[in-house]
Amino acid sequence: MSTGRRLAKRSIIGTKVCAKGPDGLWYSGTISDVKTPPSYMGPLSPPPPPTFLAPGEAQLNADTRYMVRFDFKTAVESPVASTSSPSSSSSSSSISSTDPSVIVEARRVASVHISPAQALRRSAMIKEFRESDLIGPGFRSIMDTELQPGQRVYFTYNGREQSGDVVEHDATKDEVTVKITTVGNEEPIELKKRLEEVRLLESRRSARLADQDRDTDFARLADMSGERRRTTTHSIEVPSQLTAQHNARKRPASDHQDYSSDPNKDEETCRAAEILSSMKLQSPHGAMADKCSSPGSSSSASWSSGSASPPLSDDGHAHHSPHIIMSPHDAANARIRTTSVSTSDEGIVIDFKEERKKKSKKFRCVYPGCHNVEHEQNKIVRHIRKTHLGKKNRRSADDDCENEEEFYYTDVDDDDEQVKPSLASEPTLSHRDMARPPHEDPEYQKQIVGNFKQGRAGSHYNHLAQPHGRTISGSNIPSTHQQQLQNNNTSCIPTSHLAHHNYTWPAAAAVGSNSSAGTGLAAASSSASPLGKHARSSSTRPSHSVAPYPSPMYVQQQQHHSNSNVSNHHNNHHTHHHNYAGSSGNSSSNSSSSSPVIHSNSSANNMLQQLSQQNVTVTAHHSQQQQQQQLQQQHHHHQQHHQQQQQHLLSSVTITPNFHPAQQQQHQQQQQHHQPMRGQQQQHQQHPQTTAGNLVAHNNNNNNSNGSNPMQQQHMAPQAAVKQTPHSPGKRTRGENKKCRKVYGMEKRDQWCTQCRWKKACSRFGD
DNA sequence: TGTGCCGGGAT
DNA sequence: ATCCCGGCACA
Repeated sequence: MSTGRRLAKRSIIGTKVCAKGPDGLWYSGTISDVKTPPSYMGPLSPPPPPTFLAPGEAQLNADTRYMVRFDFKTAVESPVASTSSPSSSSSSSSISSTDPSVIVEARRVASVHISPAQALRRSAMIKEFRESDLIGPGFRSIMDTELQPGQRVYFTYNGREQSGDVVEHDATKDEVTVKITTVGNEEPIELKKRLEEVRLLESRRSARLADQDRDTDFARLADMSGERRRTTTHSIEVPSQLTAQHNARKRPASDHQDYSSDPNKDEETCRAAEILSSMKLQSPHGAMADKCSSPGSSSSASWSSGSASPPLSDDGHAHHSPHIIMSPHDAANARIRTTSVSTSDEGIVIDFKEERKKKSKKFRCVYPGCHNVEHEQNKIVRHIRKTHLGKKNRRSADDDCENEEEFYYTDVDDDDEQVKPSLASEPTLSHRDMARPPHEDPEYQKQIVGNFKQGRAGSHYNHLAQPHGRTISGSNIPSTHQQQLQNNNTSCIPTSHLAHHNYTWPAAAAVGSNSSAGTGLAAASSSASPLGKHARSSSTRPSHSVAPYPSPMYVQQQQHHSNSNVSNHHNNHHTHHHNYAGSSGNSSSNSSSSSPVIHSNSSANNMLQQLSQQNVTVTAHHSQQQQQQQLQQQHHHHQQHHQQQQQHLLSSVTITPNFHPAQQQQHQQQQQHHQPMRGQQQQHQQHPQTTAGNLVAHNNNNNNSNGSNPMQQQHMAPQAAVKQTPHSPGKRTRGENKKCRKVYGMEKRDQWCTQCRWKKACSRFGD
């Protein structure tokens, strides 16, 4: 799934994909419809043509909108069903009444308190996305994203599919720390998985694995899930069941897309709530919906029909209100309760997430020009009403239904605000840093390494190495931002923070950071920091990109040359790269892949430096844009997608030394097209130029396919050339790039990318 | 000879 | 779809 190579596309409708919710997390859904560009608009039916991405069709693709129906609401769980459950409801309801958080949980488990109307609303959640906003076959791959804490992911653990909650995603190494709960353990376990090993969608399990599972305890437990699930759903009191349920992750191969049978439904429902609420924020329609969505109102039912924006109503409550309503204490209790009730990972996910949110959530006013940040929703609402809307409270701020107001503020996890920004400012997080900018994306780097290996790298290296990333000077980053970046990179190296980060969990770190820098950052963030949604876009994945990532060699050089004070960090960081790059001897350090989260070190400074030297600039860039995006999101729902894409592009583009805004757009477009296409390179090999162009676009780091930067082009060219061998057109020529085998060696075969393991084209170190 | 990975088979 | 591997092309 995560392999860089994309498979050919067929009719996309019905395709299971992941789309990002406003909270920055990805949620599974199914493409229910495809809308071609405005001009074509109309055929909601099944018009897959646009679906096919051909290089030339880029535009089409870019404009194509995909209606994604999120899974979490499935008909199965429809109101009726959920509501009807009598038995469990009692228990859960009691809890929920007191505790907002619990409510969520309860709902998830047994959608008890939900009024029919609410349920109905939830039953269908369809939103429009751009191709680039989707992850799934034919779209982006997980490798292109940076997962945020709280993101639910799936992976194979002990031979079976396991769901977990992302604790941290180290983009540098493409390593994801996942928190899971296993049957036997009350306490969640944290695992490190490589990005390519995790999935956003539950995957169909191979028969083989399935068999294996059978041998496992989990398997047995899981087996019960199917039938019991329903029961479980309603009975919160029975932990064991729940446990089984969530462990039940492993599912029969066939049901993978079957919502009704999806064991995760509950969880998804829960998430849905989140999404719904957030969606509301994003879409104007949401507001409308909102109005009619007072809890329990039946009017809302109508939206289930498929309007793009679901009302959040109760869901919204569930998510938002907790923050506001719940006292910390309550929250804690609730959490505990919930958790105890369900040991399932899902529970964890939710709890974890909620916890995180509660602790670190902020509400930022996105009203143009206003960056006010409040820690409480009601405050922000008030602020908006008074300051921007100039109206008097119709409802109490506490009311979760703040119609319009909601559009003017956005809730931001501190993680988002701080962590990301912290990238620059607090590289300290060391490798665990989740906020890593796209550029830092290992994949990127890998690619770069591959492409730049030898010689050219050197030149690039120089650019990159330049402190301050002047590289990007041309970019549209506002000077202020740039400055900020610089500052961050160079000066912001709060050692103290380092201390935290090094040893703390992301969540913890986030929290801690909140207190420490969070607020400030948040405020500042408005200007530059909040990567907001992050760079998931980061770059294109491995396969094609030729990002200017310094090769291991260079990295080393960097280390030696450029960092005087920061060396430690630097080293660490680089080391990681090395790992990926496979060149350095330190690779061992990268043990990271398997090692426990704690890496100490020193490294904040190094990190900073590194960032600054390498792509920091980019980062800044990114963040800014992202931020903008965020702001705009609220108001321009549709544009959002676009922007996002652009941002992605931008982010990557930024790296280019001679980057010109104008070019940027071009590239962006290209990228849009290409991204989806990734993996199709081979097909295009026949057209060298095209290929090159594509590559460039992808790599976009170097964007100017045209020339602005000959050097870059040259760099790119080799790649393209490599690919197409006169002799074996169909077959890719062996690239010089490092492959998993080389990098990790046979001993560490388990660290290879799946493709390599299967003797397929390496997805990690794309050619 | 080692490597990358295509093509295809088994599950 | 996932996983595996024979075997080819290439270095």
